Amino acid sequence: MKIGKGVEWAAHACAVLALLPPGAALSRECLADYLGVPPPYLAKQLQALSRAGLVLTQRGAAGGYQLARDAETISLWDITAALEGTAPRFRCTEIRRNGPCGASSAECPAPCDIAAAFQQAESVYRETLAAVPLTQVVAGATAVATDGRKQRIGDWIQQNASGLS
Amino acid sequence: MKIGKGVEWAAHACAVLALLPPGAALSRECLADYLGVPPPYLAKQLQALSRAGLVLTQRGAAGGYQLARDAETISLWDITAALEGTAPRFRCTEIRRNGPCGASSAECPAPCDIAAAFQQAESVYRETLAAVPLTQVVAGATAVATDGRKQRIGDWIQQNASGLS
DNA sequence: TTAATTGCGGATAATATATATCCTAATTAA
DNA sequence: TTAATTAGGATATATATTATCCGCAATTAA
Repeated sequence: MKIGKGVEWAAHACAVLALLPPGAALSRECLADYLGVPPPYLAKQLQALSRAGLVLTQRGAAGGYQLARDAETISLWDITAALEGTAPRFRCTEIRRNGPCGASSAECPAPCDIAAAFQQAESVYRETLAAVPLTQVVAGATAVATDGRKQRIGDWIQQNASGLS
Repeated sequence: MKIGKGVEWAAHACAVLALLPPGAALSRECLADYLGVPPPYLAKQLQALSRAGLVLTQRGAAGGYQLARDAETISLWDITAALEGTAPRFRCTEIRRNGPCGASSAECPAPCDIAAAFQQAESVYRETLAAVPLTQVVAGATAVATDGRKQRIGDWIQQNASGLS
């Protein structure tokens, strides 16, 4: 019933990657350090993002992760779907077919109203998250950051990112 | 990440209770039989509905369950909340405060955009379910039932419900 | 070529949650 | 009282989540 915390981690990780200059990359060690989370488990989330095509990976020395496409085109739903999958969270087991007064196949041409309502609810949930691009997350975080912290973040990126020109 | 199947069971159980004449009740054995689910586990869901004030229980001989209020005023969200609770499914652990570039308290007067987006998504999810009263579920199920099945359901209720006049 | 770095995938384990059942106590109609 | 019936706790099992480690493949620099 709960959402894995990997979703939160991955969202913040993507927000950091969105700060990188084009072509630059961050290793998982650096990302884990920046976010303050255990590296091995974060690696799992990053692999999922990679499989979903949201980030590009570069192996070997000076390798790391970078966004696969423009931050404007990556939504929180993309990240959630990559980590949690797209299977419906409500599972209809067709209870109406059970028991002494169960419905026949002919009486069940469409999902019952209960299943339909949950499908609809999940649909609006999905659309709400899909309407939030990474750029919005980055802009919101930047808006509340002090000038000093912005400076520190820029310095940290200069020091830890690879592929900088 | 998934929703317990108890929600589906409870929703269908409430839909059955909504068919009862005023004052009539059904035992959990009868309900479990009607729905085709294991009685002991269904009992847990019914207890949760009772604690939430959605159903009334009558112990002792000829006891059972009945809706606590008009079916028009019980929504699928009421039932979901009774079974799964109202705690947010997305848990914000304030990752922005972590690491070498973590935000200070002063920079975090409000939830970050990630947490806010998930809160908003859960809100629209909740509202979608809250907009579906039991009466709509019952009407939808009745609409697809054949006349013969409606007859069988009425007969079954006559035979199994207690407190009939 | 060799060595160092780094992500990938599989295996593993600890913990938490969901699923399912049973038993005893409390309650109530007959 | 007696039989029926729910409440609540204890318990067992299955599944999911959280977390870590290790060997392999890929890449780069010396």
